Amino acid sequence: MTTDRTPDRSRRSERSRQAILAATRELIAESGYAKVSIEAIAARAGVGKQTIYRWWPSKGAVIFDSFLALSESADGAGIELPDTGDLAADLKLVLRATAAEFADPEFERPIRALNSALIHDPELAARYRETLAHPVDEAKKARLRSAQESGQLDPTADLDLVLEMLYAPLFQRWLLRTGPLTDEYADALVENTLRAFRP
Amino acid sequence: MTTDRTPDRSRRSERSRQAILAATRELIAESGYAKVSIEAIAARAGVGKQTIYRWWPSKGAVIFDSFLALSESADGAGIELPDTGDLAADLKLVLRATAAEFADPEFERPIRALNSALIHDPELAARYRETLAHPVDEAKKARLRSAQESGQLDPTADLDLVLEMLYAPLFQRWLLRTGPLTDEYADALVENTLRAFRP
Amino acid sequence: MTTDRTPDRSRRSERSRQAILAATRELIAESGYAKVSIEAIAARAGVGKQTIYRWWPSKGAVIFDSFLALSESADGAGIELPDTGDLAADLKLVLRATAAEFADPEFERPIRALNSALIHDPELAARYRETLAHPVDEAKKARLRSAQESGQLDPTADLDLVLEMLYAPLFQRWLLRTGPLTDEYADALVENTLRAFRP
Amino acid sequence: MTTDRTPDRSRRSERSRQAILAATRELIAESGYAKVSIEAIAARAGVGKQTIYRWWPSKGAVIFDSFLALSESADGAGIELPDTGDLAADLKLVLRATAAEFADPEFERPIRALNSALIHDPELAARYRETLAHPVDEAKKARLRSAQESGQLDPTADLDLVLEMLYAPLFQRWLLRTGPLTDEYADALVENTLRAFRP
DNA sequence: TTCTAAACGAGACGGTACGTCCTGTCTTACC
DNA sequence: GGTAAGACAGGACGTACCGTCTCGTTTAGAA
Repeated sequence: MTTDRTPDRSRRSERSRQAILAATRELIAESGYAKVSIEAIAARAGVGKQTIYRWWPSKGAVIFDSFLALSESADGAGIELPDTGDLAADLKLVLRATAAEFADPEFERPIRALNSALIHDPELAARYRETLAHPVDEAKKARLRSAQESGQLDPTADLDLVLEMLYAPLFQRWLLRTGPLTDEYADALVENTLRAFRP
Repeated sequence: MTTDRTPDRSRRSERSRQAILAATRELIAESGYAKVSIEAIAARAGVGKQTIYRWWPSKGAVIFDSFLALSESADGAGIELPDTGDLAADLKLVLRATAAEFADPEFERPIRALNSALIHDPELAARYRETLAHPVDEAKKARLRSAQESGQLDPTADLDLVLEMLYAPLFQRWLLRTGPLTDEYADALVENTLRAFRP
Repeated sequence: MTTDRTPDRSRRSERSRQAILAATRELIAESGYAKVSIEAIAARAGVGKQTIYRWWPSKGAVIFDSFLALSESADGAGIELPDTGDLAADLKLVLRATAAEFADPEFERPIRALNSALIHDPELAARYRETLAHPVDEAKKARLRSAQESGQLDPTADLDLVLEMLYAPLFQRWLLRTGPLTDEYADALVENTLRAFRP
Repeated sequence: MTTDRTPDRSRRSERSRQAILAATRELIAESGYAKVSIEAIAARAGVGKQTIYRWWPSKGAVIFDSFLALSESADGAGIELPDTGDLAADLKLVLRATAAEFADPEFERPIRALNSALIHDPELAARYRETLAHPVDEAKKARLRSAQESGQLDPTADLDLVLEMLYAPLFQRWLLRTGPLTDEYADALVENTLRAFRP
């Protein structure tokens, strides 16, 4: 019945695409995930609703892409963690920064919106892992490997597990608001995790 | 006209309350958080919508209470973790059980629904911490304290942090589907966390 | 099922009855027929809803009674039309007064509310005829009979018809707003009706 | 957000419009004005509620239009009263027909519904006067003018007043159910009105 | 350069659900 | 047993969005 035509990507209006992603970001910043509607995005972007439905399968996908677009500009393989030779110090720096970002009320709504989209949509979660999480995790793991080589970290350690023990407590605290995200907390996570994976 | 009236709790119909919570649980089991509507709950429970709006401020609150009601029956101060004397073994048992529960597709939808409600509503999150999480966490901390006394755990360790390093990675893996929740994974979490907090 | 019990009139609270009728009159004056609800009447009167449902079969009946209560005070058989001996002059006086009353914006809403109730409820219409209309009509017919005796009106005239030809055009103009209710209009109605029923 | 938007008439679905008006007519015939709900109209017409709210300002307006649609088909400037040369006979014919129509229980509910809408809504009443009443009244006045020319009616008579004295008593009797609408009654109205306006 | 097919903005459509209001019944506690 | 209060099941209200479906109007690639 529905001709199931796949839209011609070459004809896609970049102008509209950018307007939609920008409008989505603005709306999320103003009102959070739940109150963002396709209708509102279309109106704000000065775009027909069909243009959204044509290119995105769900509201979550639009939201996800509105984040992707942000990091695209900043991307490249250029993510790299500091490597002063002191693993603990370097990780504390990074974890403190992450904690600070989570605690920043301006990032609160967008990050919560992104996570909302991920929780309910396995497909988006997969894209998130591959596109956003993986590059960052690889950068982190590169730093950890460097630490393994310099004898600061157990060379047999499962680096994914190391990352999870470092970051998941932070993430959980933020998501469920079970405690403050202080520098001390970040430091404690680094210290205890490294103690677990001492050579 | 008579705005802001606080309903008279003594007149509340226990029959309707139970019907609403049961209907909510059923609907979540069938279709997940997003598709559960107040309308559907009221219809399934054979209840007027106003009866829901009278006693709950939001859909999330109904969902939360539908979980509370479940654990109320099973509760009492009776939560207690196994204590064989071997902390690692005991924790592995518990974490494996937790992992299995998360992996069980039947629990998937309800737990995801609960977490959805918590993420967006700080007030519910607070109630969750106090009413559902706290008693369980206390039981876990009791086991950890026992381990501190028997010299299996650093007596100066921050027990909240210990719990977070044990459980948060599991929680994050489940939420973002970043990896399988196997027995081996549970064991690895226990082993590495205990290594971090050795006396 | 419903015991269909007829309430014991002797126990009826006159205080509540008056409060209900007064509240009804006030609400009609403020917002017109459509927006008056049993709920609002009960709240304004400081009365339980059941007290209204116990004593009145419908909203229309309450409205009707709220008018009855007004005319009860002014009643008695004391209604009498002026009789100066000049039928035309006397009728013009009365019709001009009626027209003025209809044109008075303060009476607009109550009278419209009353007529609304009557149009939809034959039983109320019957009570209206007997209780409110009949006494007034009798007074008018008494004046007409006096005119028949004095040779100013056809002694065989159907007095109900005379009254209808006098008043119905006024009523219809008011109800459908088909024209202004002026003194000249009242006079014209009297003159033409009397011409039709000359001896 | 985009409040007060005026819908684009050119895009209006004639199909839906007809379905709505038909459903309205059916529901009125079944249950009368008071019990007709927008919800029921939409359901019966197989139409979204918004489609009704988009094009009509009130339930009364829908009801009114459902009548308009009926007479649109039958109209044209083609309304004309019989003119046999005998005014009294012609008017009796017409008034008897009107009385019969009012008395017909099948017309009872629709006409009452229409009048209900008119009584409460001055704007609808204005549309009624212009669109439904005026053409018919003009036809009646044409017949009266013909009678004036042939010397059967006072050439100075106010024809609007003549019509009111002819029809308003009938209308009032029907509305308030104050008496039977017989042929004799129709004849009496004609005879007495004509007596009032003899040349 | 013209043609043509797709994307576009706009927005009407059939629907679902919202949260509020009111109906008429029922229950509780007071008088 | 009448009453004030108000919870209850039910259902309509008018609004917000959903996702689909035309409309004309650009617009960009092929002819």
